[in-house]
Amino acid sequence: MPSYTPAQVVEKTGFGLDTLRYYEKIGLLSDVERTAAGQRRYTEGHVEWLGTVGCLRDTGMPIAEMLRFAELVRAGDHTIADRVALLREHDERVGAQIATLRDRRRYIKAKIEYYERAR
Amino acid sequence: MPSYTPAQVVEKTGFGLDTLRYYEKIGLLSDVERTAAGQRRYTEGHVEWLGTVGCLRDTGMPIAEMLRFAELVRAGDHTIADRVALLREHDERVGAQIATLRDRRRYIKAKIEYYERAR
DNA sequence: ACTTGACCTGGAGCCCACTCCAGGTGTGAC
DNA sequence: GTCACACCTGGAGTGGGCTCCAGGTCAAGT
Repeated sequence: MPSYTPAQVVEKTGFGLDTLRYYEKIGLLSDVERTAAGQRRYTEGHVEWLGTVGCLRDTGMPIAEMLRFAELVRAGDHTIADRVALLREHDERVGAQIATLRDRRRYIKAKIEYYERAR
Repeated sequence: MPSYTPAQVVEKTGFGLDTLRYYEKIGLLSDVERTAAGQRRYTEGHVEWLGTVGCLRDTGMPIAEMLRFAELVRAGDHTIADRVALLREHDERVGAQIATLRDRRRYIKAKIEYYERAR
């Protein structure tokens, strides 16, 4: 099975080297194998998981919650309902976030128009 | 002209007392008058400005940029074009933010559906 | 006269999510 | 063999944005 060097994962995911190590240290990334010389080798699965992490992070999920999600994933298939619940809740928050953003945007646009008229 | 006590502004704006003082200290809130006893009294204008600040904050504008905006406002009417430019730029970022959020949301929904099928 | 409560100050502390650093090791190119 | 380079470790430091604290002042109510 193919594996990736740290640099390759940085390249593929956009996370920094330090961030990858940080995520591993806090338990957001687990089962990272090492070469005989002690260097990390990541799997396709890690890269995919980092895609999910990136998505959750970009949508404002705090690390603590991602950790809970990671634990559910590690705990096995019987946690799937919980994972769905967690994701649904998050999805709702994202929806609310988008709605708020749209609302605030109207305020900004109104402000811009006000200034344009005042110019 | 009517003025507001700190507690009233907290009530009206949702910002905390400490946050109001903090904003004043860093220059995001200026010309706050005091009573003889040294207590703050805010004007309608402050409350409105805090509405703008809240909007910009909620849409992710960093304090440093709000400060620049505040300085433009203080500098007078000849900065209106600059203010519009700043707001337009911000508005574009907010648009991009919404787009990203929507995109990530699709990923989350797909993940949920995947789990639902796997259940 | 006394208590309550809203307010004041300067400065320390906190949380989050990284990010950087010093000092060290192993691998490949020349 | 020596150089650069990618990587390793533990731990300290950073930046943003508040948030809290100790100790004090004043005004109003009882």
